[in-house]
Amino acid sequence: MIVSAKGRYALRVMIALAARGNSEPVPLKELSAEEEIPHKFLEQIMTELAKAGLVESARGKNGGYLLTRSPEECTAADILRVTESTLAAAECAGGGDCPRAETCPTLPMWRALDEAMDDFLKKYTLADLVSQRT
Amino acid sequence: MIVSAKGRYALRVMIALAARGNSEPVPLKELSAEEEIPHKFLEQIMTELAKAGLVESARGKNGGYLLTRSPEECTAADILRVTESTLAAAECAGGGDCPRAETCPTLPMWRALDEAMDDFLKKYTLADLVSQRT
DNA sequence: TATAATTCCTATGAATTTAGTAGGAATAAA
DNA sequence: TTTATTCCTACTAAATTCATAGGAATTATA
Repeated sequence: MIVSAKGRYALRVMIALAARGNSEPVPLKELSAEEEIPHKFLEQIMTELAKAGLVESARGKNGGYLLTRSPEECTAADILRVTESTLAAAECAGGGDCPRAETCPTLPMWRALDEAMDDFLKKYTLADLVSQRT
Repeated sequence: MIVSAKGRYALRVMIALAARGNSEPVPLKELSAEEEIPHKFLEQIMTELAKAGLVESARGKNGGYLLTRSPEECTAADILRVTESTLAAAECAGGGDCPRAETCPTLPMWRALDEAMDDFLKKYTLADLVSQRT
């Protein structure tokens, strides 16, 4: 966080997939057009989501992407953890590499914020988000 | 967020100032040495904090910086709002510039996350943070 | 078998942001 | 007048972000 364009795109695409039901693979071309996301950029994003196991791909003609889980079982946290290099509010919250870690008065706060954000994002499932669509 | 080095430095410096009491101006040189923050970089940060009214400066010999508020009345949110270009979790949460804003299924979530983060950061005062020091 | 539509793979690049660095002018105390 | 400080403006190296480019591999279908 700030969530990158990549993360925002990923979330939107996953919502779009969820909204389609999961009957047949949706080609990247359609997702790209609907959501107005650059085709080649979205390609990279889908690859990451596929590697993480959130979508599966069907290659060749009539190919495309499908969700691997039901929309009720996939949260915003799941998705953003894939695309964002870190969800940590502050760098220091994750790493043990800071020499000040032992005594830093701010570290507990960063850790707590991290947890609060993760808890927040876990509450939003794709099913919730699809129902927001108008 | 992710909070930049600038923001983390700013928070630490403000805690250091609070820990000193507020009897006489603390020169940047000392803050820089204590907190191991590059002198010239910290200079820029103090300028921003001063412009925002969180510290006041005394120029000339024996000069330095002082808090303008009591540590109980200055929160992490106050400080980070100054140094971070935005505290928004996602860009779109702030701006009215996104053409999708009207119907975007993710916008309400970003807005809510924003508010949750702000509420979280408002709970930490400098007084709280100073008491974390060991 | 040929064709068309798709994903997969690897590389490159422009713009922006971040985290500093540099030099000196202005100010004020002693 | 010296010394210690803040103030002001500009520059820069590195990393990150947001893509773009070209073609290879795969699969359905006519």
